[in-house]
Amino acid sequence: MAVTSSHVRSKNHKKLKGVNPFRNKLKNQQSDKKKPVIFKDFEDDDQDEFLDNLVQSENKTPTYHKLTKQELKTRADEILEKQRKKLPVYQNKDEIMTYINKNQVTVLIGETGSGKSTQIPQFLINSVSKGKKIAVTQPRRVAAISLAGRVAAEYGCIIGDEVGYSVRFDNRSNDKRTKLKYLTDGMLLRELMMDKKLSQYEYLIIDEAHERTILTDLLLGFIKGLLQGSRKNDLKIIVMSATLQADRFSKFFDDAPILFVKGRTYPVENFHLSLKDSEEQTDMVESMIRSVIQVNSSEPFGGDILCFLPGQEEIDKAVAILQKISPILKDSYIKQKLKIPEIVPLPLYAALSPSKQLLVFNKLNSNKFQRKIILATNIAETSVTIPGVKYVIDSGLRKVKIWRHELGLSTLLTVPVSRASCQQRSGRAGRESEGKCFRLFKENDFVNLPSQSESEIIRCDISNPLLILKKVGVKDILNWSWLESPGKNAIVIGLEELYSLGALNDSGELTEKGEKMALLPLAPHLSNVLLEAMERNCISAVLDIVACLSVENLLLNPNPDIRDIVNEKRYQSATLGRRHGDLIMLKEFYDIFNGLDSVPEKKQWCQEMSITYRGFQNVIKIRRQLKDYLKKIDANLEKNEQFKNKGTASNDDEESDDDFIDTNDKKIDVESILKCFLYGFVKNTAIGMPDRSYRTTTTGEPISIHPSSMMFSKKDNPGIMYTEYVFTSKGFARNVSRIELEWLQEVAMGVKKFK
DNA sequence: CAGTATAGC
Repeated sequence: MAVTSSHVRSKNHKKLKGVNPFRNKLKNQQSDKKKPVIFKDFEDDDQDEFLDNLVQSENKTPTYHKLTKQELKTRADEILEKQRKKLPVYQNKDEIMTYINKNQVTVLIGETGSGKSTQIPQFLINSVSKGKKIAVTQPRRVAAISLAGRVAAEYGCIIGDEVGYSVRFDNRSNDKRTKLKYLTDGMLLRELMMDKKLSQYEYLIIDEAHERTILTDLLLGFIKGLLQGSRKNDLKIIVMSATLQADRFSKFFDDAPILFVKGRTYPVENFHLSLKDSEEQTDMVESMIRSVIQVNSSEPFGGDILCFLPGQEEIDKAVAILQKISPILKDSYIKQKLKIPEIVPLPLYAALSPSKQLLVFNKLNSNKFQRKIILATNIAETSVTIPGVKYVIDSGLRKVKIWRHELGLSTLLTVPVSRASCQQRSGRAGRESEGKCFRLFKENDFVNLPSQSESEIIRCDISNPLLILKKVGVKDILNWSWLESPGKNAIVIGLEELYSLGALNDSGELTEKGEKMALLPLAPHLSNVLLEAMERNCISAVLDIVACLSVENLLLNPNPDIRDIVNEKRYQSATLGRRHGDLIMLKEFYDIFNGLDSVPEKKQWCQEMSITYRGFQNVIKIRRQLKDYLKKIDANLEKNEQFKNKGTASNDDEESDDDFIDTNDKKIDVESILKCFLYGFVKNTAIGMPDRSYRTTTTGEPISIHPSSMMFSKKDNPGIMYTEYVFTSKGFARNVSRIELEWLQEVAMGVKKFK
């Protein structure tokens, strides 16, 4: 029986060699094989849309917009017969539905390929009351969008009709007609801030709950409250999770039943280092390269190799070496008359330019005797699915950023992954046919790994989550229904932080300012900066910079061979930035980008500066959204000095940003801007010492300016302010600006001080 | 004079 209720099967680790206890084989899958996608022009950033469609390609969305109602229906019937009915979840529909109908909360373990995310919501769609909806949450935007597309096709409607989605910047749902809405968990949380009862929903399906993102954890905590209170009788919950976390969810919801549905993937054989291998420490990159060569030469042609390494540095190093030895190997194979494919190494990590990321999806020329070697971070573990992978080599390592509450800094550590991660990684080899996973550690080490990774909530800065709790009206945060509490210490420090930013009053209640901060889609510090800027006549420039800060990897790390040229170009372009620091540099770059007339010019400039064009498009989207929020927050905004003479802007024009330009748009008021930032980052300051080093104002610890900063070579700053403090080989200030000591005094007087 | 996983509003 595919469905097992009320318990999670225990796993026998002794079986691991040669047998994968987590997968079951299913035949006749050839029809589901993905078609190869070939890209002709990899330099075009506009192809990012294609990338979005490719990630999570299991749910690839065809477009049915032009089809008539009848055609939609016909198509849906066809999918039902040919595909849906074969899914394990569909085959166990009645049994699953019995459990869901009987229980307020059901935990469902659905393995990859079981069809849980697409089918379960459809089983429920016809039993939803008039005017009510089903919400299905996802941790990632692309997943929400592609699932909605797939399900709309299966249901036989246009996206945004009965089936829709809602993610940041993109809402395709209809308040009245949409019955089934896929959304990011962050989006549902935002809806929760507006309507504490989530009254429009009758079913909440929390998908990928085992990933334990902060936002999913918060949602589950709020849901528990709802089930015990106002929504006791008219709300049902389905938590979808991987095996290892299912027990936790079941216990959290008063021993809710656990259903287990098998997946449809191929078996993967796991190999570990032999026990006889020497204990001596070898270089990870070196052993990865050895393994790649070995696997490539010993395994039959056909099927690519996916390698997991902890970070960009290791990946770049490995790619460089593999590229160097690839032609040498090829020659030697030919000379020895060995039939071994040539290796084509490809890097994959988030900070890689979008065009280079796309290369991993490119199908190699079938006439050439080659094998792709993809060297990836854990971006390939959940976010990106690469077709054609048959072999996985796992270093067993990853990088984790850990927030130190008491120090207000984050540390970046390379740590062993969890058993859950190992299984997820090896599963990547069995998506299209049976595969093999080679682990660069011993079986004994595997057994001793933690069963799952530390959840986000206990290793991240929780000031924003705490602000959300306050906004939703949680009084006793320490004893709130935490799925996992971040701990008293973290909570107290986080609340102190909110208090010092003026979000909470002396009694710990949310202030008017705190209300506004909770509404802004930013970290509380940055919200505070924006609110301060509203009163200082420099909101436009500060908004530009804050929007830039909200985009990850806007400025790429240029490759070593062009690094000096790019750095010099950046330095030359930021005439104010090289004196005042990185924040002002961002403002200058923003202005330059916007000042260029045509898209080709903008792209050209981005290329030269090693900036992502797409990143800047996001900056502009975010800026527009922040501006809209600010308008909502401050009803008097239109009367504000900066908006006089402009009146109400006509909203039909996409470029209606004009109403937000301050009077001094040509001249950058450096002092005002940096003082605004000080209001959010007073604690992130350091004072210049006579020996030209810096010491933090809070603890007196030595701190160095990170080499990636414009301020790195500038030694005459009386003080510095930074938006990030990280500890790697030593304490580094990242994103650094020069400040005068008088500013520090002035702002510190204006900021409520704790202690 | 160093070198940063991933995701979300």
